[in-house]
Amino acid sequence: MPDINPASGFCPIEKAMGVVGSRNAMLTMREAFYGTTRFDDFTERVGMSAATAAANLKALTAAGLLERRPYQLHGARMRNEYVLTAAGTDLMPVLLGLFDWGAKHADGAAHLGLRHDDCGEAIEVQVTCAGGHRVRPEEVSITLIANKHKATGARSDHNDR
Amino acid sequence: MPDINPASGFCPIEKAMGVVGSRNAMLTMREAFYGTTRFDDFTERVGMSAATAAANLKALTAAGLLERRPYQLHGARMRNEYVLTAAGTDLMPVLLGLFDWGAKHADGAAHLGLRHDDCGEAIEVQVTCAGGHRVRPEEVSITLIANKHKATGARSDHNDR
DNA sequence: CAGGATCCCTAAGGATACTG
DNA sequence: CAGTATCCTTAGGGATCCTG
Repeated sequence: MPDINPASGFCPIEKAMGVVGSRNAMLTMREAFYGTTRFDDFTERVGMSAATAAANLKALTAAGLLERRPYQLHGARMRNEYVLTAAGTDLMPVLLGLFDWGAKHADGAAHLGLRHDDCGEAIEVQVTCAGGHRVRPEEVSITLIANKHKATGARSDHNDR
Repeated sequence: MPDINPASGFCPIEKAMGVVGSRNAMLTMREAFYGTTRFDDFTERVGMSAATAAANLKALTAAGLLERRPYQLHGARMRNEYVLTAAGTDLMPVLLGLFDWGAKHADGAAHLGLRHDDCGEAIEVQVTCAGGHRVRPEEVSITLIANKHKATGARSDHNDR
């Protein structure tokens, strides 16, 4: 039932939150990212009911983040697996960003870290620009990428982004 | 009412979602990031009721993402403003990641982009490691950062992260 | 194993009215 | 302006039972 919220407005953040804005949807994506593909595994590892798992997998598939792919194992019964699409993979920075934030600001609990397989170094999510500069919070402007005219940055007078 | 979910489990992502896992909480952080500080501005720009604004600002303040700061303008009445803390600012990669994702996978709507003030280049959120390498989805491992023993990466056998 | 159907509970959130 | 209080609706999600 958690269909993708069609009322998500203009702001891209709002749109994204309409898709993965619930705990279970986001954790489902986490699992997909970790390599989980089967229904029951999603259900158990996320810690959700089968009904919720079905609803979320359906919604995420409809939204194009997951792909439902039927397959058979040598004559066995048919099964479905859910795999990340390119759009789903694009969510990685968000997942890792949340991970980083949660790990850094954890309340005492033993916490987890992310490491790069190849070199063992800690993983971090960085904000950069195409020019290669590290970007700080104050240095960001919003630009309208329209068809007609390309508006310039508008930090003030921003109604209903 | 949306108090910070205390039942957020072990996984940092889950914890983070307990704090900014709702549309309005995330959009409130977006506004704070954009520079909004006053109650009514949050209310209008996020598009939420005053009650919801109060609840979210209170919860985010309690969670340490925002700081409530009373101030006076030359003899005028006392007011409160809500400003980002360091923990709130740490959420920037998540916000921008969501922004990027939403803008890239927008359904036709005219979309927005983010630019670096200094050089005008497009902003992107990158996943890197401390070694300076660009990290791809398959190259990530989870490590337990405990006090006792430092466990090694555990991609398999991951119950209840 | 992979769900669908039903029932019920709780949390998020809007609307409206009121206050320092 | 910056909220609080009350009421009500909806969506997320658990539990249980059932099916191909």
